[in-house]
Amino acid sequence: MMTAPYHLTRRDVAGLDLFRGLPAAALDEVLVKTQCRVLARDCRVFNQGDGHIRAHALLKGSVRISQSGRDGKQIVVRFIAASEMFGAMALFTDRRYLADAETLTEVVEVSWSEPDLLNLMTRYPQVAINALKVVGRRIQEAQYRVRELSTQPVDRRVAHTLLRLAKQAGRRAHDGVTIPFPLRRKDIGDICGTTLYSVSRVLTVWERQGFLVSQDQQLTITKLSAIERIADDEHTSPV
Amino acid sequence: MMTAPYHLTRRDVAGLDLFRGLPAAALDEVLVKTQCRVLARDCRVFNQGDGHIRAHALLKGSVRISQSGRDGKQIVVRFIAASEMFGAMALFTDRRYLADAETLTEVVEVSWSEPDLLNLMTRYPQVAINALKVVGRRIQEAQYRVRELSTQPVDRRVAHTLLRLAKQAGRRAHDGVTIPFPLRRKDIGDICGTTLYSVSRVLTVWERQGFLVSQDQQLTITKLSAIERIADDEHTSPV
DNA sequence: CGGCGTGTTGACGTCTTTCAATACGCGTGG
DNA sequence: CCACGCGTATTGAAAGACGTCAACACGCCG
Repeated sequence: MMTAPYHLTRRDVAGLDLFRGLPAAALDEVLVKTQCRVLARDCRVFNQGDGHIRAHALLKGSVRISQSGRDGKQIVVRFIAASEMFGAMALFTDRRYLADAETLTEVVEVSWSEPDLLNLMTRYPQVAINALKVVGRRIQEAQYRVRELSTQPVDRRVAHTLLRLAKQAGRRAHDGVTIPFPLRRKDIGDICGTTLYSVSRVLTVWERQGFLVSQDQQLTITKLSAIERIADDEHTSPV
Repeated sequence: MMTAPYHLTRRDVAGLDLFRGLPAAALDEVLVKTQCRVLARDCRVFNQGDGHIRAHALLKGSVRISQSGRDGKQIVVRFIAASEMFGAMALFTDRRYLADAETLTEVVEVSWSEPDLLNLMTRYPQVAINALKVVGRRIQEAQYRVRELSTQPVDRRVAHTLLRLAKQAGRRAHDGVTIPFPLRRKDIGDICGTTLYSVSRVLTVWERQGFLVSQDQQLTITKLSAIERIADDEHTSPV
């Protein structure tokens, strides 16, 4: 909601996937077109259906992307960590792509308008190719989720979800890998297509078995191998 | 399996989304790099894990893209109709993207190697931007499927599936819209994450109600509005 | 202190899958 | 020409996974 007490440097944009491999001159050009904002926790970055179509990236903090239907049912499309892109899908599809983006922490966020971005892509095709790589990775993930939802029971889906989050943004802690997002049971459920109740039950079991620790919406996986085993299902329980 | 008794013209590639908006000279260049094949029904276009990484497009016929895990469970990623791209995801992700492509009819298929495509994208950024649009649309569809699988019961998923197929490739017939792919119950189930049994039950009901006709793996929707109503759920049944 | 958001847990209901039996069309080979 | 097998579709009965609902616990903040 406020504008930036944050000084952008060339390094900030150079670190983003979208601008990988660009000459310094191009980066400076990018910098000029960059809008930067600092947002508090629990802010909307953009809303379903506001005309606000820009490509975003996160320099600091985390964001939750979600969609919800009129029936109230909601899914989480993705959690965004620092240095990731988001909100760009609407650019490349008909602008009917709808999603909400909400900050989970304090956030430093940069963005570019559609014309500026197209302009950059035209003059530096590498930007477009980079974008293809990003989008390609996302589509791959979406496809994995589709397969999971189609074929796997709840506990395996939850396991996969935790592993993905850990891989995406996990941090080594003394006792395992910590997922740095503030995660509610409902978030996890909305990611992997189940209810907060089922998630709670599953996590309680795993916590009792010492596979993970859950505290203050912070999840730490203490026995990665166990979770992986469940995800990959060597899982015919040993009765 | 055989090479082409098919003469490619500039119009063939000009009609593809990927090359929209290119100058004639560029199209000729594309043409030179194009490999063209004619394949019989029930052929593999490419397989999970063969190094065969090319971007494909269909000039004639239809193809089923599927993925299967070791547990035998399979999902259908997508049906491809004439003039659509496919198999390009592997290019833009790590090449670990695995999928099978199998012809459902006789097929005329064209393809390009990764280096050729990158080269074209670099010199004609419009190609990369077009690719982004295609991939963007796909990701949007994948996301819709995720939401459906997460929140909707089987009958609504089947309804959505039929509507999508109809929209993608449907043809007006005297008695409604025909879906031109040879569709088995199992295919439909693999698309929308259910079993062939559930699909069968749902379709039987709808056929009895006169919403559609199913014959020889050809589906014709005779009452689109009814299917749409189910998909959108005004569906609290009128007891 | 009382409300609010979150998490846990049990009981219950139901939607789907699973399994099995049966039917039908089609091509091949006897 | 008919029989047989194979792939596909239908249908019923039974089991099971998961969602729903309700009650309750906990920490936090005004």
